[in-house]
Amino acid sequence: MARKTGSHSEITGPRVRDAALKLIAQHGFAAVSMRRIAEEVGVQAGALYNYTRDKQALLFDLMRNHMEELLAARQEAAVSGDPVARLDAFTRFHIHWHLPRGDQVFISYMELRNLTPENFAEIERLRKVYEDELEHILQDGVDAGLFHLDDTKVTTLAIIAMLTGMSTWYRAEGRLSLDRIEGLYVGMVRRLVGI
Amino acid sequence: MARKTGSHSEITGPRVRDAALKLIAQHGFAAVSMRRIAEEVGVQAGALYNYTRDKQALLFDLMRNHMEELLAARQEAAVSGDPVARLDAFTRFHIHWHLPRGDQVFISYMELRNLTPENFAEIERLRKVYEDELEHILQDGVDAGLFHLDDTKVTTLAIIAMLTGMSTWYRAEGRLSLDRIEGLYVGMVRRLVGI
DNA sequence: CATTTAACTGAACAGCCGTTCATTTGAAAA
DNA sequence: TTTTCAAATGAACGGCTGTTCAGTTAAATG
Repeated sequence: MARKTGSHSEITGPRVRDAALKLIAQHGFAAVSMRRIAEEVGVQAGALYNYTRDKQALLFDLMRNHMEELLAARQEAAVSGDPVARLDAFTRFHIHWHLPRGDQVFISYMELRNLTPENFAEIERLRKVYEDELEHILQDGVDAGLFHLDDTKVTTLAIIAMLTGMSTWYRAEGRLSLDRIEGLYVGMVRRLVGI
Repeated sequence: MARKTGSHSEITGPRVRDAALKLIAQHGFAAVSMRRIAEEVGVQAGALYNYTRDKQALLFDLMRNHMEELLAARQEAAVSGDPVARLDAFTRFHIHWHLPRGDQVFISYMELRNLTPENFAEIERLRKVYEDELEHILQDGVDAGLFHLDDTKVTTLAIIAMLTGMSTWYRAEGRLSLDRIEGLYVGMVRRLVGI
């Protein structure tokens, strides 16, 4: 049975990526078979190859998509002004954008080693662009005499690790509201840069 | 050919764990086969089952071992005294102990989802013991009026995420010496708790 | 030297893996 | 109504999976 009701290509494609995202985040790339993804979509394994060249391309697409959406959203949310305001905005943006995307964040950190070297390099390049945004804010703050920190690069990585780590324990039904958590992290990041 | 020179059980056992550690850190639990581990040891796959009940037990042993060694080392290195000294000691201990154990750290964070529910619960329990050590230091510092922070639990998790994140980018041949990095993190952790 | 036995082999088991492709389906175009 | 063709099927490919176990080896024991 094929093409049961209406053209499916524009429906099945996203459904394949959604299923892959969910399953890979849950069990890991190597542990999820193409047949399992196909089952989740409600299709035979062979049909997946209408939407991806192979399994590797499916993973890479998920990760590249995640990074490109992140950079696009960041560009839209970027504020200008003094470094303190930009730092606060960065903190809030990072939390707001990453928290509802737990599966993508998880995959983007966990499955790097399952990328081919070329694909890995591309993802790392995009990640670097994002890190550089924060590094520039810190450097500007230091140059303006507003921030007091010992090493811009290390502080950049420390802040991103601290912020991203939240994804591992945050639960919507937890003790603290998202707004409250956001406020806590804004405070911690400020202290970290010596404000 | 069996038992070529001397009794092997006390040699092969650790070699199996070493090979599993290295390969799982490199490729992920699901992506590494028992035959691949056996090949690394220089043995047939069947021989591995003299040293582990099954593949799951092999992973669990690696992770439990990691956590128990961490807690034992921590107990030995624990200092008493004022909260500031204890906090500095915790920071230095965490970095010193984790940095040379990149593979174990990686596995302990990445492969949690490949544990059975019972095994997962046990690892989480051990991790909680470690986190509680830091939380107590922070609470004591707050009670003594030395630390100024908004939420002890969130700050605990933030510090651990920040410290552990270093494992993802630290390279021995990098720009900064281990001592220098340690100093930077001691400073950042201090700032984070409002010293 | 003869015996014991820890350590390991190598084959076998049923089942799953990613990927390809000739074939079938049925909605849309003519 | 007939034709077209995007979309999906289902079988097949060689190869790998975790695990078991009867049989083999050789070091240690008596």
